[in-house]
Amino acid sequence: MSKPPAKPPTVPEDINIDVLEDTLSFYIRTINLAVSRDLDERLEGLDVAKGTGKITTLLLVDDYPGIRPSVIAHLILKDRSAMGRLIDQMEQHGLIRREVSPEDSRAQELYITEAGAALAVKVREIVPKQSRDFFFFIPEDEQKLVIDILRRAYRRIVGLP
Amino acid sequence: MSKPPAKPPTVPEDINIDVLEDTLSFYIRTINLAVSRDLDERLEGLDVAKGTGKITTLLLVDDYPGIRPSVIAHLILKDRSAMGRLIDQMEQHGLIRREVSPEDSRAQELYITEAGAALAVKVREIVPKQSRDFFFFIPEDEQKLVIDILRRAYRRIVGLP
DNA sequence: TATTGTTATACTCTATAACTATA
DNA sequence: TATAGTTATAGAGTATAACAATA
Repeated sequence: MSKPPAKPPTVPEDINIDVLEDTLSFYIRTINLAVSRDLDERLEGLDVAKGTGKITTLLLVDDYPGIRPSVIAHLILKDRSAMGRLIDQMEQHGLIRREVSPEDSRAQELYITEAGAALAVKVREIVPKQSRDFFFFIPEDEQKLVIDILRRAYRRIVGLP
Repeated sequence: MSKPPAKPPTVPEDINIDVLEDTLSFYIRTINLAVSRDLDERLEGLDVAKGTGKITTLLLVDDYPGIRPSVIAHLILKDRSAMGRLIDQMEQHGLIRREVSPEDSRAQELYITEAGAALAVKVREIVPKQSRDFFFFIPEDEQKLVIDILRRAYRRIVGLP
């Protein structure tokens, strides 16, 4: 995700997108493409670019040492197999490491590495800034409003109170 | 996209997602996963499931006979090569057909088929309903608010007035 | 018997670049 | 020289199901 959608051809100015005009899922899905591409550009070369989940995983492991993969998987809406590959990747990049849980030897505990912690510092700067920059044309109060509503949606989807 | 994220493990109720808590792009990207999976389930077997773009393409071709691929590509944030494959697929499914433009023989014009028009009827019912159902817990006035703001974002991104 | 995480596979989407044919 | 669309390819993400180890 990093290629802009090509230069504006002659798009009729009065084009109407039918029922999608009032469909929230359409805007979520379409804006997702644009914002994800932009984010990938900003993160270029940083080992957390591409796809959803690496950034959240890095921050959660940094904030909650020993957190379990299945907990993160749930919060980023991935299944365990996708989560496993995400962790493989991040481990290979030296960002996090796994340990077997002493309490339950089926389970794992995740810990941040020095490189991971350093990257987390960068990510905490870049990621919120990218979002603000990308949506700069939405006034701050409106942005806050949308965030509040979508936060509730997110928490409901993953079952947080 | 159709597999739910696995049953809630023991996720601490007070977990905090760091800077992402206030980052619009995070919510757009994460909710996109959930709503897209749900939409795919609702569209199962309908030839427009999976990925972004088929639905918009179908409706635009139905509404604007002779519309050109590059115009749609621009509106759905794809490049021409991705658009081409999308059209291949939809043509194979008998939903649309291509013609060479009489005015400019480099360009194509897209037209809906009978099957495509019939599917468009179904899609106009299912897609907005899926969105409303999925976000049922967001009060209508708030949903309207979010849609208005994201519509402006979308139009700005693709350069519509 | 249920759970945690792994592996394997097939499919799709994405990004890129090189190509043609027309203009 | 620029544009519309095509083709080819490499890389990632996604969905599934089957599996091992442990509880």
